[in-house]
Amino acid sequence: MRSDPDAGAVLTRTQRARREDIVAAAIAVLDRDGYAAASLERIAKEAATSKSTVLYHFKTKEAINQAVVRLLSENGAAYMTERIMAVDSSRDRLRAYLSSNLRFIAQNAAHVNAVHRILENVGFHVYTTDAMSPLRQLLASGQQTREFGSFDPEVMALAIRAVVDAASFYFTAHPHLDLDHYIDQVVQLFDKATAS
Amino acid sequence: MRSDPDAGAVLTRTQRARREDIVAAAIAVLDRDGYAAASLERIAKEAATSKSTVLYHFKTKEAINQAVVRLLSENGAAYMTERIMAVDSSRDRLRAYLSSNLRFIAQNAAHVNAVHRILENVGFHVYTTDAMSPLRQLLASGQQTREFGSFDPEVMALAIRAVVDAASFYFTAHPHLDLDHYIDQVVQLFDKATAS
Amino acid sequence: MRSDPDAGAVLTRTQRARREDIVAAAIAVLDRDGYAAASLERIAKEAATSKSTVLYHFKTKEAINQAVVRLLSENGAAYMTERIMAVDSSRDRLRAYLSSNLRFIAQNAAHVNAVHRILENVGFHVYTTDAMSPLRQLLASGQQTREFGSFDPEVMALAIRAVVDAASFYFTAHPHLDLDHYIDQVVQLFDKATAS
Amino acid sequence: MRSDPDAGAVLTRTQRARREDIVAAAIAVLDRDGYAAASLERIAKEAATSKSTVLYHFKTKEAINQAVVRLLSENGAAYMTERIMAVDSSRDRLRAYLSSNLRFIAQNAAHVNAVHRILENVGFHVYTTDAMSPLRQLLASGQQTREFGSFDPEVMALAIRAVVDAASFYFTAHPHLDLDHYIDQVVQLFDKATAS
DNA sequence: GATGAATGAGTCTTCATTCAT
DNA sequence: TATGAATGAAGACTCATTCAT
Repeated sequence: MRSDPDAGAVLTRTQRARREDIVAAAIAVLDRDGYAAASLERIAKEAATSKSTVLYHFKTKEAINQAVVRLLSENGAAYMTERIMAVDSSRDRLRAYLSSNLRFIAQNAAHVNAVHRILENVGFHVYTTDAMSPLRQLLASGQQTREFGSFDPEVMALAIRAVVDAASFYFTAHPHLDLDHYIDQVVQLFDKATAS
Repeated sequence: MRSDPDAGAVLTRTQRARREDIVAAAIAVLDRDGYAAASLERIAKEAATSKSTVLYHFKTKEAINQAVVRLLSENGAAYMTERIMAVDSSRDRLRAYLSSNLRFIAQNAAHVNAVHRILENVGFHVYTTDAMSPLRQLLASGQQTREFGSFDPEVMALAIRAVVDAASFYFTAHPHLDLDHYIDQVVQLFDKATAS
Repeated sequence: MRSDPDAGAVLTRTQRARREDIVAAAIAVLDRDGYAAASLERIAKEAATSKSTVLYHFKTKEAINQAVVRLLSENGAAYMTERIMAVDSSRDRLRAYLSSNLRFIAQNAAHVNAVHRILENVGFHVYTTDAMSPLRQLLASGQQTREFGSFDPEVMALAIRAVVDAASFYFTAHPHLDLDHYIDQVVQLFDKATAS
Repeated sequence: MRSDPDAGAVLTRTQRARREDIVAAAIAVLDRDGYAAASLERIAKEAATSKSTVLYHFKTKEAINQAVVRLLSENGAAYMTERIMAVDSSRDRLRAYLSSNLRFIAQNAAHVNAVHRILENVGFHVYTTDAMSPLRQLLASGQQTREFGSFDPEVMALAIRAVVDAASFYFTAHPHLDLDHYIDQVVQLFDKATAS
C-alpha cells in the first residue's frame, strides 16, 4: 500500500530488517561513544548506510531514540514479568525482580547503557517516573503479609532501582565479573535489608 | 602578553569572582536544562556576560566543565572527610559516610546534578574509577574487626555508591522530602545489610 | 521498454485519469499551502499515492508545474476566446474580455492561484511576456475606430492585466463577494478610462 | 554592553553597516533570482561573507526577510506620506498617491520586487490586509465632497493597488521606459475612472 | 581586562530523483 | 503499471573557537 515507516503501521520485511539494523547501530554508537557522539552521520556509518537512508526509515532522530528505548522496555518487560509472575511470596518476588533484572541487564548491557544515555539527555528522569511504583507496591504488600520488616517502601524502592540501574555501567566496565556471585550478593543485601 | 587566567596561576580577586560567577551559571544551566543545552552562549547569558568573556576566563568549554567537577569534589571532600574522621568504629564511619554524603548532596543538589550531567556525557564513568576504593576499604576493615558480617565488599560498595548517586535526582524531583527521615532510612538499610 | 507517459505521446485512459488526479492534487496543495509546501511528497499524499507513482506519471516535478500551467491556459483560452469572438465592437470586446476573464477566474480561483504561485517562483514574468499583446491590439484597433479615446495602449493593457491578475487572490480572500457587482464595477472603470 | 543583533536594541556602527550589507545582498538575490534561490548561502556569497556571519548578524533567515520588508515600508511611507499630505483636494491626493507611489517604486524597483517575492511566499497577501484601507478612505471621502463620481470604492481601491503593485515588475522588465509618461498615463486613467 | 565580529565544522532535516522489482 | 528503497545535494541553524581592538 503506502510507505509509512511510522507508528504502528504495518512494515515490509525489508523495512523491519533495516530498522533493526539502524536501531542496532544506534545502540552500538550510544553505548560506545555516548549521546553527543550519536549523530545521524555516525549512526548511518555504523549501519553502513547514508544519513538519508536512516532518515528514510525513521524520519526523525528522536524517532530512533524512541525505538531504542521502546525496544528495550518491551524486551525487558517480557523477560522480567515472566520470571516474577512465576513465584508467589513477596520475598521470592523481590528476589526474582532483582535477579531477572540484573540478568537481563547483563545480557543486554550495551542496549541498557544506550537507553540510559538517551534518558539522561532527554530530561526524562527515571526516579521521577512511576518506574518505581510496581516495586513500591511489591514491598508494601510484603510488609502487610509480615514477610518484610519495617522500612519506608519508597526509600527502599529507590535504593533497589538505584542499585539495579547502576549495574549496566558496572557490567560494561567489568566484563569478566562472576554474574551469579554478583546477583547472589545483591539478593542477600536486600534480603537482609528487608528482613523482619 | 596575557596573564593567562588558567592553570595553577595566581588569580586576582576580580578574576576569581568572575570565574565563580561563570561556574555558578554553568551549574544552573546544566542542572536546569541539561548537558546539551549548556552551550557557551546559554552559560554566558546566565552569567550576564558575553561568550567571549566566558572564554577569556576559561579559554575552553571543557575547562568550565572541569571547574564545575573539581569544585564539587573539593567541597564534598572537605565536608565529608571532616565528618567521617570524627568517628572511630567502622559502623559509625559508614553511617557518617552515608549521612554526610546525603546531607551534602541535599545541600548541593543542583551542583551535584550538574556534575552528573557532565560525567554522563564525557565517557568518564563513576563506577569505573576508584571513587569506590576508600569505601571498599572502609567495608573491608569493618569486616576484619567483625563489626560487619560477611558480604562482598566490592558489591556492597557499589550498592552504596549507587544509592548515594541516585539521591541528587531524587532530591531535585522531591524538593519537600523529609531529609532526616530519608537519611535515617538509608542508614538503617545499610546497617542491616552489613550486620554480622 | 516503457511507454513514456510524457511528451506528446498518446496516453491510455487510465494514464490520463491518473495525471488529472495528480494535477488536481498539485493545484489543491499549491493553492492551500503555497509553492514551498508543494513538494512531491505533499502532492502524492494529496493524490493518495506515492511519490514514485507521481514521478512515474510525470518524471519531473517541473513537468507537473508545467501541466498545471498549461491546463489553465487551455481552459482559459477556450472559455474566453469563445466569449470575446461572439461580439463585434472593440468596446464590447473589451467588456467581454474583462467579464469572461473575471468570471473564469472566479470559477477557477484555486487553479489560478496555483498558477500564480508557480509563475512567481519560476522567474517567468507575466508582464514580460506577450500575454499582453492581444489586449494591446484590441485597444489599439478600438482607438483606430474611434471607439476608444486617447491613451497609451501599452499602459492601459498593463493596467487591465494587473487588475485581472489581482482578482484571484481577492476572490479567494472574499469568497462571498457579489461577483456580478464586482465585474460590473471593473467594466465601468475601464469603460470610463477608455472613453473617447 | 551585550551583543544583541535583534529587535530594537542599540546596534554598533559595524553591526548596522553589516546588516545593511546583508539586507542589500538579500534584495539583490531576491530581485535577480527569486525567492527559492535566496538561500543563506547565496545571500552570504552576494554579501561576500560566510553563511555563519550572516546568521551572526540576523540569527534567522526569516529575520532577514523581515528586515527587507520593514526597510521598504519605512522608506516608502516616508516618501509617500510627505507627498500626499502636501496637497488638499481628494483628486490631488489620489494623483499624489499614484505618482509618488510609482515614482518611489521606479527608484526602488529591485527592493520592491524583493518584497513582493517575500510576501508571495509567506502566505501574507497584500489584497487581504488593510494596505487598502487608507486608499478606500481617500476614495470615499472624495465621493462625499463630490470630487469623485459614483463607483464602489472597494473595487476602485483594489484596481489602483493592483496597477501600482504590478509596476515594479514592469519597470524591471522595461528599464528604459519613460517614467513621466507612464505616470501621466496612469494618473489620467484613474482621473477618468473616478470622474463625476 | 574584556568583548564584538567572524567563521568552519558539524547537526538535523527536506527534497527531487534513480533504481530494482 | 506501480512503488518501496536508497541517496546526494542543499537548506537552515548551532556551536566552540580565534582574532583584533
